[in-house]
Amino acid sequence: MPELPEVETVRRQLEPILVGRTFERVEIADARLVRPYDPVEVAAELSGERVDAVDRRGKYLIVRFESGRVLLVHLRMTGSFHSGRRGSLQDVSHRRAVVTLENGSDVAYRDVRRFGTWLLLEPGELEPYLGARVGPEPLGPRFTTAFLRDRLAGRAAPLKAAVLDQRTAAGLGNIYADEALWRARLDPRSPAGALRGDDVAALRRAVRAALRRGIEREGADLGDGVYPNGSMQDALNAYGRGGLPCRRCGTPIAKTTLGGRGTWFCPVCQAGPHAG
DNA sequence: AGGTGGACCCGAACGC
DNA sequence: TGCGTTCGGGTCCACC
Repeated sequence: MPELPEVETVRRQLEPILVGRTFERVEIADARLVRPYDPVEVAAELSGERVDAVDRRGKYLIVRFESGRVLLVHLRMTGSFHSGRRGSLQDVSHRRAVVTLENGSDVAYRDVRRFGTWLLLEPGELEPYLGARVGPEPLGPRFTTAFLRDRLAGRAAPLKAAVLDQRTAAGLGNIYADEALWRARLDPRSPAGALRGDDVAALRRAVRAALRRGIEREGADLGDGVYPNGSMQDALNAYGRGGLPCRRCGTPIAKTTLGGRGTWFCPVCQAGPHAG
């Protein structure tokens, strides 16, 4: 569920809490979080590290240490961070790790479904790791129409599946993919390679607009309380709106499954790719 | 190689 | 009411 806008929201919250702080002590309560590595060893390696920056690439959070090491965090479905004064987070359910900072704060990591991961990388390991997994930032200068056209050309997979590939649009997930395709008036079922030039340009603009909107609204709180300030759930046009009227043409939003994921779209006004 | 589907998890939502 | 079943979602991996 956390996609680029939600992860960016988390990043903005963590940045002032972590930058300049030292990890005094780390407790990893769930071995899954750091596997295949030993949680006790990883915790020991992390203690003493001082945070230089908190960055984001796609859905990855990047905690950069002054040593040049990096803690790469992926929240997957249900990962979240909570901070407070030392010892104040004892009763957080599904708590998988706690970082005690040198300034008397605790930062707790919670993850109900235990899909999230923490990966400690040595200097120089981050770029190849990310390079193999994520493409350009959709809100950055490298996410051009030409790039997107090359990524989609010749592909027979449904457009929805193609745009969910993190090497095509880093950080785009199920919610914002549906929102972007709705904005671009493109049929998520159509072959990705069928897009014309105008469609690709419209898709690029729609992806960027959908993600920007999500960031502005501090992500979507889908009833899980994980993004309590998020309000994107109230501004969705397609995702999760099966049977409700399309906000553009009034036709009931349809639901199908593409690329193994629930997909919502307007069967009338998302009729592209457009011939002619 | 591109494309597809299962595994990993667990709580919520659903069906009887 | 209470139990059992289904669902979903990001990424990796096996298989076609």
